[in-house]
Amino acid sequence: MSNIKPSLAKGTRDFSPQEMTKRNHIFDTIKKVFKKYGYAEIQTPSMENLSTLTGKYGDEGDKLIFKILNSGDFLSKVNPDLLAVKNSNAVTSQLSEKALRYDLTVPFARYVVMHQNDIALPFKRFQVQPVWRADRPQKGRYREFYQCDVDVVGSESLLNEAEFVLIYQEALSNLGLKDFSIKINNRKILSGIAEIIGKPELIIDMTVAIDKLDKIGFDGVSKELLERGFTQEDIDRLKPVILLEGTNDTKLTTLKQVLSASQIGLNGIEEIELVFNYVQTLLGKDGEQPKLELDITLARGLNYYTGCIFEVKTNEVAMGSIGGGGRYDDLTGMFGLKGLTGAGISFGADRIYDVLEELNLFPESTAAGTKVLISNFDPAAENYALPLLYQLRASGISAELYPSAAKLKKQMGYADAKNIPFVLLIGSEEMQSALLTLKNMHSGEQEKLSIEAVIARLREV
RNA sequence: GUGGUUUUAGCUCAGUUGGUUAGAGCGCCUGAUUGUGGUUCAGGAGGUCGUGGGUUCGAGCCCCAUAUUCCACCCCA
Repeated sequence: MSNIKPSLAKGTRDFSPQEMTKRNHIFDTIKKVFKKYGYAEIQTPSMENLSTLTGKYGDEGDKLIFKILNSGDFLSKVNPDLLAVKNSNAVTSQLSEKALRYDLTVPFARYVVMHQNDIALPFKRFQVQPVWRADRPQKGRYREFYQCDVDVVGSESLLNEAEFVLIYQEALSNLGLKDFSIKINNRKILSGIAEIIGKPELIIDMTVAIDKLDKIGFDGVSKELLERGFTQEDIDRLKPVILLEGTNDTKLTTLKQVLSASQIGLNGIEEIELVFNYVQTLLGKDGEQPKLELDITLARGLNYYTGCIFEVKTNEVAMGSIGGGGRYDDLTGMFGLKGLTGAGISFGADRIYDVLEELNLFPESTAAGTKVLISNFDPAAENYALPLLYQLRASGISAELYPSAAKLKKQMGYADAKNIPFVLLIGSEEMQSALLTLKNMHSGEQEKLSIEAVIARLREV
């Protein structure tokens, strides 16, 4: 066995016990909200057939899919002519049949199509699993990270969108976040804008450019729009829309005027208004008001959104979006099941972790480890302790016996390092009297108790 | 895919113009204390300086390549 220096694959991380406690706190909090809104959990395999994933995320996305090399003599299946000209793209499909999942939405679409006869529509599912992207790692960006998705298929109602707003609000504030914005936009409004300036075919270029407004400013956006085929005249017409300010109501009023000639644009405005109304009615007067902002520059990369688009950003820490989603008509069309609409949102658990860590928002006592350690003096004491260990555990007390007769100093040190609050000392004296020494590691106090009294005492705390 | 940056003890990091034996803090181990941790004191172990080449009498330091960290762009959670 050669001695290889251990290292992690780029962009991946280990999660130690303390980190897992915190991560599970996030997952549990989010899942609890999902369940409360009537969503049921599913899981799909880590790997999908490559053909299931390719072509769903655009050219950029396809490059970021982790492909799995075929097993066995994989080169024998490859067309030698393609190999000779070193055309990587052309040989990929012959070298790789499987790939790691890139997101949870496309596998879900596949799932819906394959199980269409078993599921009742509308189908509400949530899914919390890792996804993999062959991106360059940087702040808040990993190659393996968890998404927490909720999606509903088969329901056109905008009530779903409104509930997503409430889910974001509830889950994130349960996690301790105080100042975050839920941004909402509608693809139809963007289409309407592109239609008004007479360049509907450039909608993607338009949205990609104006999406960067808060990053590069209006001048930067103008420059990019010019590069992407818009004229100065177009930009002048776009300017009031891009720089739209004020409350949601003012923005909507302005947009209605600007888009009065675009049926699709007005349609999008109407959808946004319906969502706002649903949210207000759902919350009533007592509900915690979400910071819901209509943001016309919100585009999001994925090409398949067709209606409302969501993105969540925290205002307390510099971090990319911690969640996003939207509606996609014809979610399952790519797998041959037409006319099924879907809508969903996602939480970026790893980014949320980084945010909570930076803001120190993880609860203090999330660690629920061993409550009592039984010391181990010698084989006789160990033998005496074993039934007691069973008794403690049978009473629901998390307990462990130090597995060897090491020096007591070492055993106490172990309890200390592991933050175990009590140590039960059992030596010859204790065995004779059947009164055990229970030491409180925090106060340092010790008392002699029967096993029954020990159990009663430990149950109290 | 593009540009920059990082890598030295288990961890966080010093390391002068290229010059003898590479340091500190924390952690770890041993003892003071054979049945008592977290505090204190005394002592100790631990480094192919990311890896592979090169320049030089001599490289942790200079050059090339490569991996890796972090950051920005593209894109995205």
